[in-house]
Amino acid sequence: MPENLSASLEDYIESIAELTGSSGVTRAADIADKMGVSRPSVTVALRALASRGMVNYKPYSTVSLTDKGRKHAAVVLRKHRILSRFFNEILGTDVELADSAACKVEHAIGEEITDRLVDFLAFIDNCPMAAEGGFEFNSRKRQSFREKGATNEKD
Amino acid sequence: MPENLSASLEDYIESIAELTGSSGVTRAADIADKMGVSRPSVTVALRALASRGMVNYKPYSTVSLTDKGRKHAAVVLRKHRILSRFFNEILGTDVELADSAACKVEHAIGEEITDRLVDFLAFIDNCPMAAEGGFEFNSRKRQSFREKGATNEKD
DNA sequence: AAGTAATATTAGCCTCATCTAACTTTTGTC
DNA sequence: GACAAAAGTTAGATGAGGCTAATATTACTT
Repeated sequence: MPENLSASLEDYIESIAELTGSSGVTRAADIADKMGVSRPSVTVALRALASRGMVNYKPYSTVSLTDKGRKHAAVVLRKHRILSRFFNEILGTDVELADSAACKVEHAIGEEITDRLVDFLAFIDNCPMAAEGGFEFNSRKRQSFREKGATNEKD
Repeated sequence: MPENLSASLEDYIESIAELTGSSGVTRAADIADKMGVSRPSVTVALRALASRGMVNYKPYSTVSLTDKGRKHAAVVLRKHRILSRFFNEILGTDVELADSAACKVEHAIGEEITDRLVDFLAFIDNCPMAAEGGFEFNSRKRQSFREKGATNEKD
């Protein structure tokens, strides 16, 4: 029972977290549909997550996260959200690209980078200078730094 | 002969690019040493890269990049460098962490995100406001936005 | 309560990326 | 120029992650 999750297993636990709404429960078929993988792949992933104590799994039954699994999912989802916000709000990409890039990058950054990204976004949100005229790549103002002539030559 | 490179093959081509200095040539053993993998793994990777037209490879001989390989390496190295700078100069992590995070993230972002990151860094570099007192997470001034009270509560 | 539809698992196969051990080729040294 | 050392490759294994086809279980419907 190893402790660490591969990128793939992190994707599974993330999807499971999003699928278990009020009921706290989801099914293998829903996971397969959401992730675009086959049902047998889900079975294998579920066993791997169960062996790590991340999900409650019994064959032919519904699936739920354990406390440990919920905590792990929260870590991944936090990375996803901050990255998506950074790509969209700071870099000015559209929401879809921001989200799909976040999906990949979330498996590649650790806690320190994540924490600093969170601080950075909070700083921009609270920065009086960013709120005014001169520095407006503030929240929801897309592409603003690009419009200000960020590039050196062309334009 | 597929066209796309996996994260692993991108790492190989990146290392080869860094090892082929003035001579334009390197050896399998050097690649293995640099990357911390076994020599047979290098042989396999070299064959995969050769089949994609990225390296000049003959058994028992030296290795060099083709034009195509050099171009591909440049794309990856550009991502690496801009990410490393972002993590270090903007987020304020130490150089080692910035570099190791860049190593992983470089395989997860595409051209659009990279372009925007390049523009963003250029903007910060040229921003008069960032150069003065109020907004100094400018080049090489590490952790500056954190020192300014970026976090909301604690501190 | 029986039978069908839906859901899940097993079995068997594939690719990628890695490894160790054994073998081959090249290199360099006397 | 022969032979040992260094370098490279082949052979064979492993593990993760995915797939399809076939089988098993559960659930619904009448």
